Amino acid sequence: MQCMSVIDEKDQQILRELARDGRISNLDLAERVALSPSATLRRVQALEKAGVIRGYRAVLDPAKLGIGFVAYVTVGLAQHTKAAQEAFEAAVSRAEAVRECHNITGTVEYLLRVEVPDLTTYKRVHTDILGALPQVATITTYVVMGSPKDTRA
Amino acid sequence: MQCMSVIDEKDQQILRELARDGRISNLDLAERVALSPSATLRRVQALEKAGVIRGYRAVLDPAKLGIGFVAYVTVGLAQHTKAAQEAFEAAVSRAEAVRECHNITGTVEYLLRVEVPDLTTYKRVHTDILGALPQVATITTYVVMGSPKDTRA
DNA sequence: GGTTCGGGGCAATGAAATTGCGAATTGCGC
DNA sequence: GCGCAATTCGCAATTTCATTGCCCCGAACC
Repeated sequence: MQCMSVIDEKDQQILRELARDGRISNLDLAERVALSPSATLRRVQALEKAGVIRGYRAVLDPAKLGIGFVAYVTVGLAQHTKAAQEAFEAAVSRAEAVRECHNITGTVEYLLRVEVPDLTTYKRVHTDILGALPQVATITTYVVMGSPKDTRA
Repeated sequence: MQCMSVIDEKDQQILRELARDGRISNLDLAERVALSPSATLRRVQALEKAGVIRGYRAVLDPAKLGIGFVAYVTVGLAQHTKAAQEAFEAAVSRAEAVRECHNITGTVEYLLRVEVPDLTTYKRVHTDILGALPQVATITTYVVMGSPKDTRA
């Protein structure tokens, strides 16, 4: 017995279409992958239940929402204890402006993506949020001037 | 005449809900924002037409798709000419594994997000794609060990 | 060769999206 | 404060879509 762990070519097609347009109707999706609507829907539901599809998101235009400043920020911690990491991650998860927080290898521990309306707001994030944490040792800001490619947005 | 440039509180609510669940039914969305379904739908359509909502995406689980290796990679160019930048950007736009490419300030020009099945595949990207470009001077890899927060995925 | 299991298509049913229309609200000039 | 105009709302009708039960087909296995 093969318990729904194989993602075949049709599933790949479905996932590709849904990654491109998460709101495509089941009818259109069925036509694109050359299956009947019912078979398509059952596959989509299976992929959702299996956790391959985690969810759906609307992609918003940052500029039209007043987001004029995007930066990647590396953060180094003073101590490498579990407690320090958890405290930092908790603080970051509360900060609306921090959209991503990645734990990376290298000379620093974290890479953040910060989105704010302007430089003034960024200064507040930099100083009041990141700088206020006792476990933070280094903060380096890389301002995003443009994103020639961004398939996740 | 007010030409759909104001995003009021209701729109904000709608956008927040759609960013959270891009496939919420219009009926449920209407209930959440306390509007009638028709009014809600018209607002959503207006936001789409205005480009505030760029589209919708299914969020996939990388691990379940065989993506076991994610890294951020900084790339420095040898020359800072427009031609060199364009050549580099063209190359990354062709590379499936490069999901994001950001033009940043600092000691290097680019920050990439690379997603591949494993380290072996990454080596190919690193050597054959990035390393093969004549205009690339430096490549630094930061392996992602985890993402405590990622509201874009 | 028969049987069982996984997956597909068809068709009916119920639910949701969509649109026209009249009412209500808001903004603005007087 | 008042009235006009431009939006925006809610209701209801219509169309479209998602969903499910049922049967069929093909492959793997006895």
